[in-house]
Amino acid sequence: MDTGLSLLEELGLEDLSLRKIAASIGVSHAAPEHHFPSLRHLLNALAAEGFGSFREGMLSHMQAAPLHPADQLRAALRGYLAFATEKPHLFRLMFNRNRLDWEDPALGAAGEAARQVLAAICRPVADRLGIETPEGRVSIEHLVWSQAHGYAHLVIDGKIEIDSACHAPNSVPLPDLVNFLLPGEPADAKT
Amino acid sequence: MDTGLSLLEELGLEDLSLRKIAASIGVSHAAPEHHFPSLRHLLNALAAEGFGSFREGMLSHMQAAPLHPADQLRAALRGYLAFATEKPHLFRLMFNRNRLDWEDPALGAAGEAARQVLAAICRPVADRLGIETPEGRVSIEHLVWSQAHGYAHLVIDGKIEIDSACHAPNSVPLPDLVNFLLPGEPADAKT
DNA sequence: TGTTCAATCTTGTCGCCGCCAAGATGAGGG
DNA sequence: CCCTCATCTTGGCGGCGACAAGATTGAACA
Repeated sequence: MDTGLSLLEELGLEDLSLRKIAASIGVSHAAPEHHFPSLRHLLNALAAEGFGSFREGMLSHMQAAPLHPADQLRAALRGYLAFATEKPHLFRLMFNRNRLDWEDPALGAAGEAARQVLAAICRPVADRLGIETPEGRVSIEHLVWSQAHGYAHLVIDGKIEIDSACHAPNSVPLPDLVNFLLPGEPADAKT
Repeated sequence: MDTGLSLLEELGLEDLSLRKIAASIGVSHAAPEHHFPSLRHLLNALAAEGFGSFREGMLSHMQAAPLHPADQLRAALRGYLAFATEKPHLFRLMFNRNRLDWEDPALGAAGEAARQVLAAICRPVADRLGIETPEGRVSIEHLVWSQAHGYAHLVIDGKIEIDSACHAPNSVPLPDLVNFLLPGEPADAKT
C-alpha cells in the first residue's frame, strides 16, 4: 500500500504495475493479488486513501486560517492546490473515471467526505450573497469547485504557472458570471 | 489515424492499443509502427488533431454568437464544454502530461493556437474591467481557463451534472476573487 | 521496357504486463 | 497431531509495445 503510493508518484500512473510494487517490496510477482483481486482494486484503495489525506489537507489549511468565510474559502482552495501539486499522480488517479470503480462504497464515502468540505465552505459564501435556494448553493459549489479543479489540473499539467499574485486560485458565484463580470452589458444571447 | 480517433472514443485512452487499431483496419500488428515510431507519436498526432478541432469548435460557436465580448466569452466556453463532452477521451488525452511529448513542435503549435483563442477572448474582458497590465491579462486568462477546464473535467468525470441554469460554465476576473465575492470583508489573511 | 529503390506491410521474437491456477509454507486452534 | 486458513511461490496464458529481418509493390528513371 505505502509502496504503491510512493511508486505511483515516482513512476506515474501509467507506469505503475502490480509486478513493480511486488518487486519493490521483495515478494513474488503474484503476491499482491491476494490482497487486491485486481489492479483496479489497488487503485481504488490508493484513491480512497488519497481522498482522505486530500480532505485532511484542506481541513488543516482551514484550521490555520481565520474563521471568516473568505479566509476559510481561500484556505481550502490553497489546500486543494497544495495537494494536487504535491501528489500530482495521485490527484490525477483520484479523478480518473476509467481506472476507478466508483461503485466501491469505500471510495464513494471517501470522495463524498472530501466533497462535503467544499460544500461546507461554500454555504456561508452563498449566505453572504443572499442565495438561499438549494440550486443556488449547488451552483456556487460547482463554480468554486470548477475553479479550484481546473486551476490544479492546469498547474500539474504544466499549462500554467502558479500565479504568485493570487496565492490560491479563487472562484466566483452566480449562475451567469458574465453578467456579473460585465455589468450592464446585454444578457445571454441564446439561453 | 481516423480509426485511432474513433477507437479512442470507443475504448477509452487506457484500452487503446496500436494492435487494436491495426486489427480494426485489417493490417498486421506491426503495420502502424512504420507511420508512427511509437505509441507516443500516434497519441501526439491524435492530440494535435484534437487541438485543431477543439479550436475550430470554439471558433464556430463564437461565429454564431453576437460580437459583444460577453457573448463571445460565453460562446467560447460553450464550445470548450461541448468539445469535452463530445470527445471526452480525446479531451483527457490532450491534457495528459504523461502520455504526450510537448517537445513535438506540431503538438505545441496546435495547443498554442487553441490557447490563443481563449487569450483573444479574454483581452476585451480585461479592457472592460480596466485591466491594462500584462500580468492582469494573464490572471484573467488563467481564471477563465481554470473555470472552463475544471468544469469540463468535473462533468466528463461524472462528478457534477451540467448546470442547466448556466448553459456554459462562466468565470470571473480579478487576482483575488474572494475580495470580489465578498466585498468589504477583510482582505487576504496571509499573502 | 527493364532495373532500381524507397515506402509499406508481414512475420517472428523479446520482455513486461494483468490475471489465473496449483501448490508450498507456516502459524493457531480443535 | 492434524486441520485450516492466510500468505506466498511457481508457472503459464494472452495481450501489449517495440524491434529485426524479410516480402511486396509501385513509381521513377535510363
